[in-house]
Amino acid sequence: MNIGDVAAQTGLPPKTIRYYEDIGLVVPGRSDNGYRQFRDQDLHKLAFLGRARALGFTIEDCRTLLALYEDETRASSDVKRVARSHLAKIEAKIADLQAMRDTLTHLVDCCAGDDRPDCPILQDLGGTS
Amino acid sequence: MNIGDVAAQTGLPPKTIRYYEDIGLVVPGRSDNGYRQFRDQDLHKLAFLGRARALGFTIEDCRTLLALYEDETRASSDVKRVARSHLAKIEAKIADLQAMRDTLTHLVDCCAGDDRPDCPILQDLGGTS
DNA sequence: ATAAGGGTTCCAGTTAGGGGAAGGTCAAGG
DNA sequence: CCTTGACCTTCCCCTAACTGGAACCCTTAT
Repeated sequence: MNIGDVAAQTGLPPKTIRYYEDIGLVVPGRSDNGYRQFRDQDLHKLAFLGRARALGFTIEDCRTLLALYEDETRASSDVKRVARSHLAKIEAKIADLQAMRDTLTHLVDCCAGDDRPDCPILQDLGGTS
Repeated sequence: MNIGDVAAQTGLPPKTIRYYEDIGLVVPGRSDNGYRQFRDQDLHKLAFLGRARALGFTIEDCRTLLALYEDETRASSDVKRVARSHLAKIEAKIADLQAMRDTLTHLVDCCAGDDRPDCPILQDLGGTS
């Protein structure tokens, strides 16, 4: 299977797939003409990576998860630890963004948004508190 | 005022301040010895930038906001448009993260987290649906 | 004289790929 | 048989917003 078909089946762009090979996440074979040849196993890995990335795991987390996935003797606690750590980061990020959103919402609501120069948003950023 | 003092007063690292000069956000003077010399005006700008960045505005947004801040003839609608656009992006990001969080929370809750290999997290990522 | 603690420039690295150039390969059509 | 178009390859540069570090200069205190 060539990279284009794999891209179509996994939803990952060819560039991404090549990048994943570059950093050692997948190791497809090669045909005589130099084209990458993906087997079902590779496809499966790439789909795994696509889902893990969609959940926001970093590439390094993905590498760890993939290794655990392929290790029949893994402990689920190891997987859970990675997931929980990632979850904590996501929750922290959500909290940060919500704080920004709250402040911004307030400022935007206070701004007249007309053609006059007076603007509470700029006043806030300028430190006129 | 030297860069170290400015860093202390604004809370921005010296590296960041140099970077902001590099990209033209501030233009401090120079002493005879080559050291940057910051005036109150520069300090004020940097504080402005610090607050805008803390609200998640991109550097380019900051550039726009700073220009509006210094333009006495601005229309507050221009400021509001920038802020609202940024707010929309933040809200989209929050929604994305919340979706990830919900999925992850569910998966983590389903995972025993013991020394056995069975793991619903990996099952999900592996596409065993 | 020297050592510490500023400052300066420049270069490289970070994340996770994207864009695009230059060139090889394959299948179909004239 | 040749060409055309769609694929594939590698390679290099670009992104955001800095951060780390090296090599070197300036000032002040001991």
